[in-house]
Amino acid sequence: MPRFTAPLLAPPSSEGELRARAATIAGRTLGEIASGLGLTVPSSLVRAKGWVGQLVERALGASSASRDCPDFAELGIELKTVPVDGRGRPVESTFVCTIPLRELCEVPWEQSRVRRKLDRVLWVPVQGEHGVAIAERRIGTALLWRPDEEQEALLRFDWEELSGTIGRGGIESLTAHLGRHLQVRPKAAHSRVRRRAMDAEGELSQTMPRGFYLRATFTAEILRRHYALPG
DNA sequence: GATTGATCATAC
DNA sequence: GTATGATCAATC
Repeated sequence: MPRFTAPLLAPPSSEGELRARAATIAGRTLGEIASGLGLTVPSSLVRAKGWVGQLVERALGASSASRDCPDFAELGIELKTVPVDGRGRPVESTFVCTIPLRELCEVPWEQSRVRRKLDRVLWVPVQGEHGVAIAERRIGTALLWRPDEEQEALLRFDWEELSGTIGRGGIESLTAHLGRHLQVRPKAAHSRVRRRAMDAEGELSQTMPRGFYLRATFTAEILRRHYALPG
């Protein structure tokens, strides 16, 4: 029996419309949203790690499978769902973008993928506690954010240090321990995936694909300020 | 309990 | 295979 699947929602035509749509899903459960879209809720996220993000994309009318442009391309807004605990604090880091391992040294911060991705973000908190069934998890109030001067300076500092190391061929020396707010971690389907990179001797080498991630502490501060959550 | 390194699904 | 969406699970 074919299951009803709702047609794709057209992208919001304005920031106001996007805010309004976000307000309509706030407080609702993932099960309710999925049901409205004709989608089945997975019993676990082990084999559906991106499911929550994709559900909210559809619910808000994000342009799907957009390559190298924001989720809401016309509005220049990126969508990020963030799993939070009972106190509203993020329980996971947030993936920002993959790292172009060979061209990084030539790009200034202003033109970096990190800055472009984070220029304007609609954060959608979603209950992420493991004790709560996926379908019962509730969506929170969205926050349309742009880094303030201080936040941008913090991100820029980390980015310049990390990308500088990569530009000098030091990718293999980078671990997730580095970076106060922004960190570099593997980003691949599995550990055998390899990407061309430059090593410290200037020779072409093979390494694992990496991505930039925001530490949960940084995202927590964004949410804390906006929602006046306990520090 | 928090963090790091590894991993999973899907579209193209 | 590359790019999107992230969370898992071993380890600190």
